Amino acid sequence: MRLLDIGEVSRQAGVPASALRYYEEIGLISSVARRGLRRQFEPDVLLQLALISMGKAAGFSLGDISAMFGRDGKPDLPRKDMHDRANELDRQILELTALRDTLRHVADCPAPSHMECPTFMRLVDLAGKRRRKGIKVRLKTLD
Amino acid sequence: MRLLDIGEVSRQAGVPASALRYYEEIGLISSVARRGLRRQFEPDVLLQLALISMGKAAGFSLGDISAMFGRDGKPDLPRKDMHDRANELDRQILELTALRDTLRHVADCPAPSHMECPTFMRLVDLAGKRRRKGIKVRLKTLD
DNA sequence: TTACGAATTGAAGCCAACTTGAGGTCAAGC
DNA sequence: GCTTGACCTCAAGTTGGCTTCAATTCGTAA
Repeated sequence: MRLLDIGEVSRQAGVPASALRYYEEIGLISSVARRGLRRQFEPDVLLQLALISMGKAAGFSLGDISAMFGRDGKPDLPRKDMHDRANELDRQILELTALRDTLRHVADCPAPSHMECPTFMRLVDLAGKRRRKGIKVRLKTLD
Repeated sequence: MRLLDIGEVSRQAGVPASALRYYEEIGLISSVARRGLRRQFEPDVLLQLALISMGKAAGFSLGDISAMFGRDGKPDLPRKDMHDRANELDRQILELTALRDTLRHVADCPAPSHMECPTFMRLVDLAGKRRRKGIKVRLKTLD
């Protein structure tokens, strides 16, 4: 059972066959044979698909991903770019944290309007500052 | 200087006027008057836009965001839903952290092919398991 | 008062990443 | 040998989040 046909890959990877065909079309993966009309894949493709899925979850475009782990799974992207991406992820994690805190606050805050709640305003303000770092910030202490 | 017209909002928030019109069209923000043809906004809209920007940076769709902080910037969602969101964010943060670590590893790993690096394989494997447990991450490339 | 620039509208366009549909092919099981 | 159903191709459609465009309307400065 050396090769997997597309249906099996689809089932095992949880990726629709149409998406697999699309990935092949754009050169992200490749099938190695046909059985009749059916594409046959090497089992390796499952790992590639895991990578692709990871990359997507991290916010990379398919183009980026194919630059990182090309058709043969070897990385093309310079290390620096990868570090940049990782740093961007750090930033993104901070955003998520701020949003989470804001959300929790919003859920619990007794103030009639959030616009009037200093805690809320502070959270939003901080988030805003992070996003446009480098821009001069004028914060009035609200609490 | 009670109301801001669209150009001023655009400048202050750093959001193109076309996007503001779009946001109004889909009910995410609203203008309160016109001066001639020009939309006039209450200054509050700047805060709403900060929230929207936060949500976007955190990977939420405009639909999600409008469910969180409706048209007037006041949350529409029941408290429980907000807490659920917050918890989901917590899991998402963990996942992003793992992805970041993987990426950093990829950038630094000396192995000729990632497929041959045990550390890498373990990370991918873990990520895959996490995702399969039902964690959905939908993030887009940041602006 | 006239020109200018900033805004208006609605429709169309754009990109990524797929999905859907119609019509065709084929390997395997009965 | 025929049916079945999984697959094929190619084109067109979809979604989200805008942008761009042409034609038009204003408010303001000169």
